[in-house]
Amino acid sequence: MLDIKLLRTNPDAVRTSLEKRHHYKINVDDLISSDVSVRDLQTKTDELRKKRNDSSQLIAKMKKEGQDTNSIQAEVKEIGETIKKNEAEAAVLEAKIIDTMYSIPNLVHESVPVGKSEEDNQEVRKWGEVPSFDFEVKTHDEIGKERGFIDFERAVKLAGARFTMMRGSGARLERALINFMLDLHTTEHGYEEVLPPFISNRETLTANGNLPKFEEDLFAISNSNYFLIPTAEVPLTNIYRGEILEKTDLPKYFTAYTACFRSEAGAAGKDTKGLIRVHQFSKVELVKIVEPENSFDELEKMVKNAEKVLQLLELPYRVLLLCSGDQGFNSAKTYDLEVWFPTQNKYREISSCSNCTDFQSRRGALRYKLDPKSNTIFPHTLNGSGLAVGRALAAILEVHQQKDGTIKIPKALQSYMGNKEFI
RNA sequence: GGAGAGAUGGCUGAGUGGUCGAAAGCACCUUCCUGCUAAGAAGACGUCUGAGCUAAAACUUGGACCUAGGGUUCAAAUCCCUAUCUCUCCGCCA
Repeated sequence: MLDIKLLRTNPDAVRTSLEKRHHYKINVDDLISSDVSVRDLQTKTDELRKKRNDSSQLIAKMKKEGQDTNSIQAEVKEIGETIKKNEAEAAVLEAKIIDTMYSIPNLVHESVPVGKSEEDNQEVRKWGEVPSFDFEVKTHDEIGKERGFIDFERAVKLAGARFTMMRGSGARLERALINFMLDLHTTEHGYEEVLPPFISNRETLTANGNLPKFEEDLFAISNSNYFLIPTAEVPLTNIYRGEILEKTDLPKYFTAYTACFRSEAGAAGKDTKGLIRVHQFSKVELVKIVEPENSFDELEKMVKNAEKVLQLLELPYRVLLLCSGDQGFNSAKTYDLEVWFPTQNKYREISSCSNCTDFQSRRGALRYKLDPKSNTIFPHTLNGSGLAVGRALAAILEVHQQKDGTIKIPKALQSYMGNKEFI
């Protein structure tokens, strides 16, 4: 959520940012006029409340002295009715304002290239050699089936389309990747490991920015008010929701493995084969809560942390700076990491690292203070995949496949795979 | 799932209709004092929000907030209803 004060003092900044994003139609003028009316109404209502409070005290005093209070009581009753009427009127306006405020995406940072679609994203750097093969390469789902690593058919029987089941060395490889990533981020990069609930409530999802706008992307649990989390970002950014931290508490670095659940509404026909787009996948997530002045430096560091995983897995990748039109709702600035898939002859997204500035902390009333007397400040939140495990596994199968059908295990992962060099 | 008890400021904890944004203690902060692994004195000390003033703060002033949402009343932390959460006992269970 943006600061409504920004809308009052500099509405053009909001308009410009919305234009850069292309996909959002918000009536800013309408919002501003609603805000003016609501404040007007509040001032009037506050004055009435003052009058009621004063009169009530007077009644108490008069009653003590045995005076008749009938007429003043009637008067206060009338004030009370007006207050109630004003409150109802204000509630309607406020609901409208909040509704609109919740649907305005974060401000686009000045360092983000302006563009319409993914074609306008900027390649920042590349790492690793794109491999060449002297045999016909197989897709990861072909390998998965042939080697018994992935049981697609029976997963469909158990759950449905877009579910997968890992088996044998495939299951172990997924577990190995999770452990490897968590160990790397906790021991080398300074993150605290967290194992959060895989289910969140409405408040948590609203603060993160998934609700109310993107409810159709979530799996809701029908007999409750719970949702399956689409990413560990949701619980991690909410750990301190509603709390006021001290400066010395920051920065916070969290990493968590969770399963992630996405309805993939609107993805019909896209990536229907393999592990690329499924309803449930494993991910190791990175989240930071930092002071505003550091947040863009922290974003660069987070991208490096995610890159390190790909480097140790010996997977060629590139880093993209997303353009304004391709960037997510919460984000002020986003880098995507894309890993090389030889059978598709292109790079595919495997991590997305974003600085959400104060957008989420404002929604979740997460604040901190420099000292006990200072004003409260909204910290900045960042999130990044470190990495999407299923996609990393798919990339390993494809990039490290051998002529004899085996898969070479990258050195960094071997100790997690029973010291095997090949599976 | 059944029965009961509870939810007050950073923490502990008073407060059963009016003078309560809320006693007291602890913690934090400032100042002073004594002195040395700490003690004492005084003051300040919540969040959100409207208006005024301001370059911006500070400040002044009003309102709201005692888990949340409704209700009763001239007036609610206090009475009523609902929800959520916590604790105890029973049941069930990895």
